Amino acid sequence: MCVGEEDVQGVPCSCRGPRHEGFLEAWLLLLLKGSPSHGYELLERLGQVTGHGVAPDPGTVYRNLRRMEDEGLVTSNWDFSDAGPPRRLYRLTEQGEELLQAWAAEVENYRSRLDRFLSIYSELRGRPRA
Amino acid sequence: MCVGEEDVQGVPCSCRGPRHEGFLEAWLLLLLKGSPSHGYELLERLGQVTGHGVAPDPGTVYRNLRRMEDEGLVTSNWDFSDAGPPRRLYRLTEQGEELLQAWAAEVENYRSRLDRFLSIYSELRGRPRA
DNA sequence: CGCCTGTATGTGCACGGGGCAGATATACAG
DNA sequence: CTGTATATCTGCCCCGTGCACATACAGGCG
Repeated sequence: MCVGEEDVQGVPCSCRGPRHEGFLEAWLLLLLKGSPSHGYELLERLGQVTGHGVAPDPGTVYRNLRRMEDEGLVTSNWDFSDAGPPRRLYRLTEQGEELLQAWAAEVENYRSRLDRFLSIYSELRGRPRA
Repeated sequence: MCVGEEDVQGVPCSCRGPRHEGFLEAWLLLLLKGSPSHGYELLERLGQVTGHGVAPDPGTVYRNLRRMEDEGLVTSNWDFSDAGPPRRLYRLTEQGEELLQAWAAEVENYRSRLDRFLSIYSELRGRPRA
């Protein structure tokens, strides 16, 4: 929430909840399905692809990747090939791919709930308060 | 997440994040826009309307309503009219209505992000891991 | 050389929403 | 009198996230 949009009618943005909405793991799995990558790059890709320009917190991303490795969703290898500090290259595992599929189903359910919200809202909108 | 759906392909449901996804306040505002109501009833309506049969935690709902009253989003009056324990009748305020509008915009943004997720997923799906 | 910037990874701390468990009270049915 | 449905509320804890900060490597510049 509160992803940089202006306030609406002077009501300060609600600003509750995480900016990446509990789907950070899902996004990471998705991006890694696209191609193996390291944390810093994922950070940048996340900022673009998720729609709002705001990149998530680096610490959170790195922590998530580590946890996901512990859980067998991804594997990592140090990459010293290019100049600059070494990077940890992450790859999706079979398990990670399966979880991504589960996430996709979850996201669809989630979206249909949001649709329901919006359809109810559009029904009610404009009516005087009861 | 993990709203009672079965596991997908043996992968245990991710189960991270709140069941009502950080939109509890939005749902409460929306339902109250529909008609004034009390906590217990909102609890039941939430369980039906949000799509998954699972009702949110009562404590969480009551606490949210109280907070929302403190913030001027709703007002409450005790209702002794019917039999049984007294209930606290909540009504949406002008402020609450404005915030609901802001929430609706937020939900739309949110949904478009989920759309983006799903469209990327459907592009990638089926491809072998890189 | 020293300094700054950009790349890249990581830790400690604190906040805040929400789930879980349980307390309380009223009415009514058996 | 005990149990069940209705109705509200509190305490406690978990967990994900954001923020601030630390670390390290490489290259450019005066």
